[in-house]
Amino acid sequence: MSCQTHTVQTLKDAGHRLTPQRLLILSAVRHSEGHITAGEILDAVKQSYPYIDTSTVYRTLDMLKQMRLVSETHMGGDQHHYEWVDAERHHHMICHDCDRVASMDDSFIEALGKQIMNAYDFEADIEHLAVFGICGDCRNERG
Amino acid sequence: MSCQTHTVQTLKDAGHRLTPQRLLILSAVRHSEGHITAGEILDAVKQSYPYIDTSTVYRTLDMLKQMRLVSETHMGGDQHHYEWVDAERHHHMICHDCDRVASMDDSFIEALGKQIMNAYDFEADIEHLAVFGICGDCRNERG
DNA sequence: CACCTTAATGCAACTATTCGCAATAGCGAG
DNA sequence: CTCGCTATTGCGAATAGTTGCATTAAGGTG
Repeated sequence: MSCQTHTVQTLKDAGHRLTPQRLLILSAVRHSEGHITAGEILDAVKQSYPYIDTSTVYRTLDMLKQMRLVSETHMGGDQHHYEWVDAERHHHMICHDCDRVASMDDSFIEALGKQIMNAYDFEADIEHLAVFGICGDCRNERG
Repeated sequence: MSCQTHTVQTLKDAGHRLTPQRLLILSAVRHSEGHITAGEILDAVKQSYPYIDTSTVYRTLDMLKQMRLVSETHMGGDQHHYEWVDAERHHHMICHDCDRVASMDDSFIEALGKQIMNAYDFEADIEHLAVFGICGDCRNERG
């Protein structure tokens, strides 16, 4: 059973219908290296199915977000980035100066979640966090 | 020297011009209890100066953000919230279920920043964080 | 396979926010 | 006080994303 089949089954189990549009969107997100924007998904799907509408892409992404199959992040630009959620949850550090993006292990955020739970009885659900700041290289350059 | 005077001086020192529009926007943000949206600022300013344009509000907010005088947060709705940055930095926890917003002390985030610095040599700059999740009340109701 | 329910689509209109540009107006210099 | 430089404004057009609604089609039932 391929990974795609597995996903399809997950959607069916949750009572969602399998439409060609959804399969194409799914495929676009799965085959992207790392992040992909809604616009890029739209373009990719249009290659095989030119009638696809923007709203369908956004609605499908909303559904996938709710099912925790993709995560959405605002990484500072003017559009959101979507990413397939795999076993290795991670977060991003984005440098204000050089715009480089680095990955951060989830353990830090997991720990934060536990602290928040202890202090406030609030079950934090941080799917994906984008932390802005200054990277070491840029800090050194500034002297 | 009032707080307003102080802010005005800060802007001048940074080489920004003092325009009536900016003073009105500044005042709107300062006099809001907690958060305010761009639309609310626009409405407030229009009371005294109806010609104010949306783009002026956004541009001024951008400037204030860069100067660290206001913070911008996306709290889940369809518009951003702006808040005057005062001595007491804090963050927010927003419940997915009941939409209630609670405040979180900055100490947790400050600690996270230090950990990130140690592990990645990245100086995180988390002005304001909105953490989504489930509050204790809603968790109990679910059983 | 034909039928039915209702989720999902495409479209068009709408909201929040951004951007280019010509006109305006702070504010420092003389 | 006037002049000039240029930051800032208002406008209009553009972009990302959302929403209402009539139409279509997935997929379960007989």
